[in-house]
Amino acid sequence: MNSNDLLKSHGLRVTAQRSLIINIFQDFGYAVSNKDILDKLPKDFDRVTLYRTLKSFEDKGLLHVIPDPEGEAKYALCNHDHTHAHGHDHSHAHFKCTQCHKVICLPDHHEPQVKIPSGYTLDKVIALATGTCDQCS
Amino acid sequence: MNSNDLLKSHGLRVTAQRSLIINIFQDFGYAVSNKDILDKLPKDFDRVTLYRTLKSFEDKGLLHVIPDPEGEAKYALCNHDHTHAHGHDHSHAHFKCTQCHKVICLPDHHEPQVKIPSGYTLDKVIALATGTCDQCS
DNA sequence: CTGTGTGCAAACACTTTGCAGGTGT
DNA sequence: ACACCTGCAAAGTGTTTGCACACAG
Repeated sequence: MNSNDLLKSHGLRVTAQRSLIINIFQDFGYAVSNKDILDKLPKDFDRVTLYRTLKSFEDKGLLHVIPDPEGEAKYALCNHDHTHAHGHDHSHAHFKCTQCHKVICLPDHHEPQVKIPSGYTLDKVIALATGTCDQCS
Repeated sequence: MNSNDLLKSHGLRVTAQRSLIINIFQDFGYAVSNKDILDKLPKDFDRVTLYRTLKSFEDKGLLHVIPDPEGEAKYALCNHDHTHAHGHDHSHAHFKCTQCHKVICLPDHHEPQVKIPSGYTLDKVIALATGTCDQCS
């Protein structure tokens, strides 16, 4: 989907800055940090706009945040259609390659499994796996 | 184990500030953020000392860091003996209760499982599960 | 036209660094 | 005695807020 349609379908206005940011996400193809994006943006791009843009993208479910144990949080576009009626909060797993440091979002059928003690109920699981990706092994 | 022995056994010097911080961790009994600790410390406690203390505790393996998707990173004492010869980096799962917001560190036999695509090799997995704990359900 | 988005400046919050003096072993 | 730890000040970095103007719908 192109950037304009992505924006419209999430109830966001189409502006040059937003399209730019979406294109950068798509070019990367994997999860990136705030800084990664800023580096690809024209050097006079306003930092505040980036903060606000990422926040509204997140609010509207256009992207999601991946916490990274050793490093800053990463953002990724939600291509896998999060429009289930019952909320956008299903389990998710991400994979970080220790060689190339890329973070990818694993497909939904690779949902993480965790056993929890009795008396507890499980809602969702967010997992970050590390290892070597197919390119680097 | 008392705070002094914990410090000594990790090659750290025993000081009033460090014992204080360890006691706070033990009082909480679950994973807490930098701010949680600071709030329990005397109001004139130096923030810089806390930063440095947490860092050296982490370096020495006395505590570990839990990334939190919605919130700041949390720290937890490593009671389950991380002194395997082959590094402290095994998989770990943590559980955050959506009611009371406590974060606990799940026992080692609850290691998270993730299936990864072929061509990839898996090193370790860090998982954060959310749901309801036994106290809140 | 109206509400949203942008850019700038400034405020704010968080973290790190340098250094002098204090403390544990 | 020596290395490590602490506290203060200051610098550095990252993030948020307020406001005036621009722009998409």
